[in-house]
Amino acid sequence: METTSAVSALGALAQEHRLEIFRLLVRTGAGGLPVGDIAEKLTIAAPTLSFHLAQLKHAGLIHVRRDGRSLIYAANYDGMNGLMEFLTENCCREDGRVCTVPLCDPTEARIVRKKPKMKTKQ
Amino acid sequence: METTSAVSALGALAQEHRLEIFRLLVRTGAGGLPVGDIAEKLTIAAPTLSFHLAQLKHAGLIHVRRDGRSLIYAANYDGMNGLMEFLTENCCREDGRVCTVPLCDPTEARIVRKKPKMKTKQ
DNA sequence: TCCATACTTCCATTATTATCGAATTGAATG
DNA sequence: CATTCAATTCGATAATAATGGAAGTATGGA
Repeated sequence: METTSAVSALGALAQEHRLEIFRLLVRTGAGGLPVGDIAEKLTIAAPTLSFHLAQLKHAGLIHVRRDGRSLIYAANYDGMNGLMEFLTENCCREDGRVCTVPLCDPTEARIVRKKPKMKTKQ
Repeated sequence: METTSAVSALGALAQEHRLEIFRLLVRTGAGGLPVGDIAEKLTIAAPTLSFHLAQLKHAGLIHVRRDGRSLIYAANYDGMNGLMEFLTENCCREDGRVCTVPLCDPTEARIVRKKPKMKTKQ
């Protein structure tokens, strides 16, 4: 992930409604939710919700699939992990620093940890 | 950290210049940098930079101290950690999920890990 | 094929954000 | 206390984002 896509992911999350939507989807898991359910749970007008979902999708934080008449939106955990990795990558770069990168996998319940190379200088 | 302050922290980082500024300060460490150095390294006009620094400060991601004529800005690692915690807290909530929270400490070079309670169901 | 459902796109309005020249504040120094 | 240096605040302009009513598109069923 480079700066540009980090900015767009951060921008996507930097809005009350969208952060709520994203958190709801993350909590909901891989199964996802149809737009109508999201609208109902968060009481957001349909066009507004559609707009925000498009933003989140464009930022790579969620994805859609169709199920009959419904469009089912679900969190994209890879997208989220990418962002976390980017932020922590830029933390802890200089000597004498240590940082774990959180990687979440809702389906397999495992920890994957990159960058375990801790050069504990200082 | 609640939603409101998460939104403001995410919003603060969701801008090319500010993300660059923040990354620069994170890389620089607790010592920080005077505004002039930041302006020079990133080639941002003084009033614009001042505006962005105020945003980051307001979001709790950086802090200032004065040294003579210069104002020295430095990353606030607690602020960053808080945001990471918030994001990962909302990830991995349902059963069958595991997630580490990254906490960075540039001065002491240690790993602090909250929420190691992995209920590996499923 | 006609209708209802489930969303999205269009469009206009309003609100917020970014940018930088010019003026200002605050601290050090002769 | 006048001057310089470092950075901020002011103010005007331009750009971007959020919102929701009305109209449009795709799907499934009578």
